[in-house]
Amino acid sequence: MTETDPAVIFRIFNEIGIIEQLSRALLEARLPPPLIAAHFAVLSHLRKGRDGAVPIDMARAFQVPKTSMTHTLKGLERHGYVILQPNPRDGRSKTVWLTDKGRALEERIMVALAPEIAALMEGVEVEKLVSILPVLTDLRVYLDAARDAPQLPSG
Amino acid sequence: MTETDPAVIFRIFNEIGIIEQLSRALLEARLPPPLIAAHFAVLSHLRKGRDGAVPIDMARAFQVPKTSMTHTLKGLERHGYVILQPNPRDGRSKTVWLTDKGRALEERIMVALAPEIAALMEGVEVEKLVSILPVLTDLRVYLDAARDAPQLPSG
DNA sequence: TCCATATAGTTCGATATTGTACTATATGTA
DNA sequence: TACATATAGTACAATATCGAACTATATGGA
Repeated sequence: MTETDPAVIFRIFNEIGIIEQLSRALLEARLPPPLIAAHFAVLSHLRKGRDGAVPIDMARAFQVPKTSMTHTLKGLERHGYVILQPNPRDGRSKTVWLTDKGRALEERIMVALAPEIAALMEGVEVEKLVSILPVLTDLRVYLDAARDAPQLPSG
Repeated sequence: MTETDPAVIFRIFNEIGIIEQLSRALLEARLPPPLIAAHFAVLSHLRKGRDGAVPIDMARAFQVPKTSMTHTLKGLERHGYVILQPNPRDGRSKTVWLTDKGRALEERIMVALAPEIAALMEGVEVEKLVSILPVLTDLRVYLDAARDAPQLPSG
């Protein structure tokens, strides 16, 4: 019988926005300047069995414009954390590879983050936290689909 | 008996980051250029019974540096959506007020957003969505507290 | 094969974000 | 009251973000 107040939706997005900012700040405090979260996201992606990924695919995975990805990769490359190579399967594109330095950095950061994660898992109720993951995923999938479906679904 | 995999925590932050980007893009598509989400956040805050708010308080509420708030307010002021006045209670600070134009814009955006919210509430399971709000709040509170408590709590 | 169209990446320019340093005002204490 | 310290806001500079326009390559159909 209870109608859900649309304001609840706004509050959810609000909390999500603030959590994003706080967690990003927390991560960036562990990164060697001038690296930021965008750089770490790439290193982490490549480490998760995706070494050799194509820039446009990473841009889509992170939901950022390809120009932003170009900029991020240029920064990582300049500091020797990744190298870009031609994509043998598509002359328009490239592939991105971790250097030893890049791999070492990613591992070092994960080690530095481990106690933070452990503390978090003591500070909040972990079961509840874990339980929201599928809901977040549903929400993300919905928003992703709604992105290019402007108003009415075609008939 | 089951140990929670720390990777779950990373995936939660990952989803949150993507949802933040998607929802921001969705909002900004409804804003008259050159306004962005940061501007709307201020208008919305002032409309929620906080007209006359002090810039530093909004910076804290949104977890952004005060220099960012200065910049955002300058943009809103330039386009006539807010006016800044001296704070009679503190000569160092100011108060921020919606103009009629600013109030009208905020209302217009909320109206434009209503069908988006309605569609979302049909596209995802609303009870589940509502149920994650308190968990998100707990997480936000934890991260906020952890922000300035570097390593060990001073036993 | 030829060509229209699509796609990957870059360049460029406008604006956003944020740390540092500064000014002005407030506050607490001797 | 006087002064040390804290706080609100701004100016500036470095970098990030991102849309528009461009180049190069790929793809699909006549």
